[in-house]
Amino acid sequence: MVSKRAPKSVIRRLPVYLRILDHLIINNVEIISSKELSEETGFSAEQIRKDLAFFGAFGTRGSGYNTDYLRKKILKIIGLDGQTNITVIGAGHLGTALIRYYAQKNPYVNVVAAFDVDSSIVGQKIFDIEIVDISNIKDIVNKYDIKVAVMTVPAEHAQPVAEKVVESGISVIFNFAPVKLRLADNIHVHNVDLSIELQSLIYYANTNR
Amino acid sequence: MVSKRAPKSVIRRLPVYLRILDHLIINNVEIISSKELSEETGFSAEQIRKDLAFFGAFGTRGSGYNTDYLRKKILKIIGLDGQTNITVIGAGHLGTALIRYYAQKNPYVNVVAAFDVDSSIVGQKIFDIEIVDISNIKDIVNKYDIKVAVMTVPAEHAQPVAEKVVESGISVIFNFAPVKLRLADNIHVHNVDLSIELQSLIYYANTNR
DNA sequence: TCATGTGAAGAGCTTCACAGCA
DNA sequence: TGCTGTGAAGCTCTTCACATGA
Repeated sequence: MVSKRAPKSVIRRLPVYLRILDHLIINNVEIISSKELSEETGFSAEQIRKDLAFFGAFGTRGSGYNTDYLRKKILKIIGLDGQTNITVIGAGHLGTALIRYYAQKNPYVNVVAAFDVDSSIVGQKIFDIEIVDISNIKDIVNKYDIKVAVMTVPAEHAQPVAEKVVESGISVIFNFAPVKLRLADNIHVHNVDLSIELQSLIYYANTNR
Repeated sequence: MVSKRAPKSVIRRLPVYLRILDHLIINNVEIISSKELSEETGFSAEQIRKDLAFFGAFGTRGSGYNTDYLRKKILKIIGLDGQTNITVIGAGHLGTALIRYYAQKNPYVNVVAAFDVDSSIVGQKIFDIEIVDISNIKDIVNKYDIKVAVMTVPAEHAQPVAEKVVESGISVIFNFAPVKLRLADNIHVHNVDLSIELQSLIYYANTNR
């Protein structure tokens, strides 16, 4: 079998479809067309069809996509069938907000622990999620089979912390620290740099851009 | 003059260069090559040269780029020469964390006010930034010439709030609410959806992706 | 008839390869 | 010589246009 690897852009859109399907299913909508999905998402109908068709023929010509069936297919593709355990590393203001955010608003994902080095916050709980000293990371990653680390540590600590994270067995990092992490090629790092994103937006605050 | 508009991807990289230049200048480094910038950023040297060359010839053949000169050029291109006033709308956990983050760690940008509807938090201050009732948005946007709104409101309120924001005179929105905002074409919206980004990452937690 | 699925064309961005200049 | 600046080639992703099938 010679299946091409999925474009990154497609993978980033799949969870958007998933969220809309969740809404639709709650409202007992059973069929949705690519045109209607286009209106909800802002992506073009052709693009949505291409995205879905990449993984197989999930629709019915003449009518559209069965919401429940499509949802299950997307869950399977992403790997969100069954809960995924994640952790947040760095329980400062941003880290704490993210723990709350993911614990409350995110289906499919469990925050099972948080880590920090600051002894004055280690031992505290956010909801039922305990902040643990980072020296224990390996044990806890193993125990809970944690798949993803969300990193919100200060820039100057990011590189050594990331190395510890990788060493503990995690291979996917969602990094908010404003540094380029140098890790092995098989480690998947997704950077969101809130300062950079804001600054680049300023460009568009001027006319005709 | 028939200058093409700048690619979005270029605009998103400029603040990365800016941050590195700031570091270099603090350390009294006066010249930097595209190769060295490549090592710091992870972008290819050719790409960096293309990015910069899009706006003019800022380097010196044979040596590299003067850090101070290049920094000033980039500031001017983005529009970060002079402080830019921004606001955060929705002062919940995430909003509060972002106010702190931008107030503390972000050069070039001032958070001048925050807005919410919750009367129990209106009037509170984060550092010296006051949380104001959103009904006052138009006056304050005018008074401080606020250019960008960072929106961290619940999904169900995002659309009407965004309309108020636009009405107040803001044309650039950094939206964290998990909804597609429907606004006039001249309004620039940048979405960061933390649930979506995390979910799409799960895909890469499996092998060979 | 209507909406999906899909080759082909197009657009946008990145990499290559080298000319140009200090 | 060494590093920038830049057409051309290459790659990736999106849009077009239409064949396909319920």
